[in-house]
Amino acid sequence: MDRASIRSATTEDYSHTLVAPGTRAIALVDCNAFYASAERVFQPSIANHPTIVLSNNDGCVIARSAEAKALGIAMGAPFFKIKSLIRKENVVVFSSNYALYGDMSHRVVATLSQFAPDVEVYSIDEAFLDLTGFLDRDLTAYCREIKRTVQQWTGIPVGIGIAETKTLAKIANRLAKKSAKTGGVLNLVGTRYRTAALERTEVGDVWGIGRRYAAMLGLNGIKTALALANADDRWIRKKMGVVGLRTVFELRGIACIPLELAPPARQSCCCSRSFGNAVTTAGGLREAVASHVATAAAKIRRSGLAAGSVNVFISTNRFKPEDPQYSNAITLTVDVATHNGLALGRVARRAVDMIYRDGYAYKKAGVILLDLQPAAGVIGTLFDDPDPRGDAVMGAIDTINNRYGRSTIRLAAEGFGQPWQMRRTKLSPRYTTRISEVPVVKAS
DNA sequence: TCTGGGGTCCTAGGACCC
DNA sequence: TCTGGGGTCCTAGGACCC
Repeated sequence: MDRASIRSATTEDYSHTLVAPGTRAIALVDCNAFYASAERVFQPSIANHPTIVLSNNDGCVIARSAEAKALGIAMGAPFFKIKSLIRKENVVVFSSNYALYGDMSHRVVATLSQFAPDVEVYSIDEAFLDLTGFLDRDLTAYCREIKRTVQQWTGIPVGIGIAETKTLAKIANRLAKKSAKTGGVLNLVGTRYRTAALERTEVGDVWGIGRRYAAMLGLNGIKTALALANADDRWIRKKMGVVGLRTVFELRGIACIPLELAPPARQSCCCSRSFGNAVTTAGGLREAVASHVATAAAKIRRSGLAAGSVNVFISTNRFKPEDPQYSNAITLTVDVATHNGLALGRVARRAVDMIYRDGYAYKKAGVILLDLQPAAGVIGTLFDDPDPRGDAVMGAIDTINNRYGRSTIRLAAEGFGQPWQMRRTKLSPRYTTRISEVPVVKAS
């Protein structure tokens, strides 16, 4: 698509005159550099300053403001490798603060819900809107209004792409952000610009096409989204399965991926961390795993779920190939599905002891709770001895931690020094989620 | 010194059954 | 020695997403 046609596609929108009956309109709203934007909402003085947010453990870059991108800071860049650039360019750095981002995300979704009856919250910074009911309007103008309102109400800048399918809406969204001419909103519904949009989209940038498929397709001469849309169905089916074929249909404007208005019940719940300092003892590993299983158990309690099995995994530092390497994992089943942190902790500890080997420097451990099921429907075994006190204890722990912050109260098994805890040296304050200070309790 | 975390779905192959 | 056909369930691994 040349620049002139993008301009005319967005500034003079005749699209609604071309729309065929039965057409759907899906908008993808995507927050720009979401984590960095969320931090800047509360520090207006850095509004135009290069800003980045780091992953857990302050490991690598996971969000970059436009100014930071312009400096050449790559997504996923290890922090220690760009430290000198950061200093030189005076880049503002934050440790990730998911409590803040989750809260800001809710505000954005609440705003979007004012504009469309059906909203799918796709991720923390993206939502699909069903705008089919608004096809008689100028969708571009409508989405500009959405964009303006989100910015005004939440302080978060967004880009919006509109098309007949989710996969096309993703492409429209990407082009909307890439081309300043669009002003952040691009509508492909019923327009003749779809072909041009597909042509200027690399196949690896299509939603559902990852690195491996992009390489395989490239070797077979399919380098653009347009080429993929025109590929042979049977060949795609053979090479990429039904998922790949769905993507191809979506590129042709045939919707195969419905909006999911109610989030599907989650099937697993994972908590894992790299250690701030390597762990070399079984005791240290047990503590870390106890802490992770407590976190994961609290999460499933919040969702009213119980776990039927527990997977524990441990590994050494794969970035130090000169060190002896070892990683292992094991899944143990629980007699009776539970969300009790003590019961799950016992199983997890058994798992750790089964896979732990002496003589390694461990860098990471994690827990995955599996076979999740509604806690209300759990059926005990014949020899089951349910202990109602366990539930009461867990309930009390949740109440305290919800009010005063996570890990205000925790199990002794999680340890006290916790030398393995992750680094978060650049954490921003709890702008939106602080309820009150933890009171000092005096012994009497 | 320092390289994230949390998910989903599909497929192939093996075990087992009739 | 010859040696069917169909089905289910489970798991590991591979692919993808943000």
